[in-house]
Amino acid sequence: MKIEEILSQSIINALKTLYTADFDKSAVVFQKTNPDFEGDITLVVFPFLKASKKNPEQTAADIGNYLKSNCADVSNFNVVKGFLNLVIADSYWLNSFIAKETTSQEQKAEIMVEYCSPNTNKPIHLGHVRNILLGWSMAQILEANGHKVIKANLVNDRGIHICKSMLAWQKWGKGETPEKAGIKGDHWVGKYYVMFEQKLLGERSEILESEFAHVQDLNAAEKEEVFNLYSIAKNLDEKEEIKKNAWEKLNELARLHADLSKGVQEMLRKWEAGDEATIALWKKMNGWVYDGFAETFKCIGIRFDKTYYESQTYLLGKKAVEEGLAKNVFIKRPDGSVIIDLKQEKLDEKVLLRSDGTSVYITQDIGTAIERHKEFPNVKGFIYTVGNEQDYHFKVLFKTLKKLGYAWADNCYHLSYGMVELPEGKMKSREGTVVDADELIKEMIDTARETTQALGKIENFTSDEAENLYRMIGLAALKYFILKVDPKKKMLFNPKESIDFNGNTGPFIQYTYARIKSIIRKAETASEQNYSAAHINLDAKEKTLIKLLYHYPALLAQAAKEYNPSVIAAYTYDLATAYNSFYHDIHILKEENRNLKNFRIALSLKVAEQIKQAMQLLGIEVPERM
RNA sequence: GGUCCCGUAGCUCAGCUGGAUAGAGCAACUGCCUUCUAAGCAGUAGGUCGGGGGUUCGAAUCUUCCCGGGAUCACCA
Repeated sequence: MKIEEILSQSIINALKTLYTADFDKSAVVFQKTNPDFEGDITLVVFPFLKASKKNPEQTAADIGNYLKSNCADVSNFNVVKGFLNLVIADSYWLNSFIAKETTSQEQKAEIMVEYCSPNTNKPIHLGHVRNILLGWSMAQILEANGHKVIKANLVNDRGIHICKSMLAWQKWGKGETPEKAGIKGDHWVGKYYVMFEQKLLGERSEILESEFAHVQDLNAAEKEEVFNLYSIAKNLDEKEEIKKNAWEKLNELARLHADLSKGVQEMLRKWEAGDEATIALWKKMNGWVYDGFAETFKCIGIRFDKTYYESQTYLLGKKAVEEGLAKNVFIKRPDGSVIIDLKQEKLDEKVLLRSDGTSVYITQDIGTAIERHKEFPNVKGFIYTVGNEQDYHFKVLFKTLKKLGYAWADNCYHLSYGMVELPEGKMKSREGTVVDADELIKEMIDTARETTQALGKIENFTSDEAENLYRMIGLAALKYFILKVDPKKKMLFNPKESIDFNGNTGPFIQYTYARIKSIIRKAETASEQNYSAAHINLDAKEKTLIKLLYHYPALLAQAAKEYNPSVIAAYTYDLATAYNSFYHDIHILKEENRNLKNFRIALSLKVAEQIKQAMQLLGIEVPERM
């Protein structure tokens, strides 16, 4: 039984016996004992003063004395102000360490975790990396808590963005392929996307400079507007702000009337009409991108059970909107558009269907959620790993689903995470400040290689083993760095300084694991597995480790409940730190008492297993040697 | 302007269902490798927890206002 349960029952009895007062279990709350004092768990007695009618010190002493004589697991206590610090008997901790984990976990609800969700016009970047790591880790954490998890990816494979790459390749690609160019497919398609934007920028400048002289398709009203805007924009007496505004409008007009813009719109129209050549080109380009993505995913060490494509889902949801109309959940406006009114919920009105009957983004999301639920009837919850700039969108989505009568809407969760910022500010693709995932990972691995070689600890590794180690370490550094931060907070990533291999880092934890495994290898004989707990007096550092192991299930549950992998990261760091301190101060293999030696080996092994398991929840591998 | 999130050491972050003197890592400074891997351990220094009020025996934590930063408020995705 958990020590908290044992104690709270005893304390309720104590309060009854001592003060004839009845307290509910919920009134008895424990906290960690301040490390400056002796004790394993602490009771705050302030809530009981009214019942005891004594001062805090006396009340705490009363309860402490009662527990010491009536509760076998309490071996001692001390009182500091209103805090009753309880010392729990070594026998309890040893038993908790030896006892087999109760793996009789009931099967919990099935959950779908959607994460990654890339566009097919550019490679994976640092922002996606945070998303991917969070989504993957949450899936692992939920599985460890007894849920069945379906990992899903929703690829945005259609729309104006991919048409830009397609058009650019058609115009300037000269039949080049990723193979011929020797470039990874996703980077290669991204190259054409950037090319398109640059050419468009050039065309816009040309139009602006020539004052729309070569633009053929302006009607009379537009011509007049352009003329008027130029007279404002070039009027020296006009206010700066108004001039700026005029330039912006001209810019927008120039963009709309650029041949490239019209070309890309035409291509999108053809795609939607199912034009064969366009579809073939689209498939070819996306195929290259998927090859590139697959390589990146494999390198990061993640995968999906199910991949959805927006080209197959973007028309979904219209039926649900009609159903909503029939149920009077939605409102049809005179112009034909359909909205939902969420003013009661402190949200606003939201358009669900345009006046021309076409769908908007949220229509699709409503449709896919319902489709997925039909496809996986056992799935009771959906987790959407999406950046916090879409907080509002998901509030509206979940409310809408709820209003449509879907009970599972309550189990939908937006795993919202903050942006990854660079020292110079936000990443902007237009300014070329985006940190590319493939490059970043390569740099991490290179740094791991340099550091490891400088330390010179792997002389007997084969080159394959060494490369695998560099990969493990580099990825651990990156993954841990990102996952140790609370998801909802924005985080700063400094490519030059952020990645360290010392202190609170992935490699530090890996190192702790490797050191333990080194000891285990040296101790590897059958006789060194057995010990008798009866004759062991725990050292403080041993007790710290056992207590940390004891607390793991609670933290695992907390990480799932809060959708927060950083809880696991912090725990793993605490465990590694505690082990290193133990390792430094206490002999293991050199201990002459056989019983004690074997116990310490067993304890070390258990810590190693725990580290490995916790790191696995973060998607981080641990090496046997490093 | 409305809504939401954030503001803790020089830097990056913990701590937030109220609880003891606010913790780590990095950077700086000190020690510790003839001893189980020094990617380690131990220590020094560094804080008006953005600011003011309120609730409370007790506030970094709850509440309110103010200041500062960000996101969002499309018949875009």
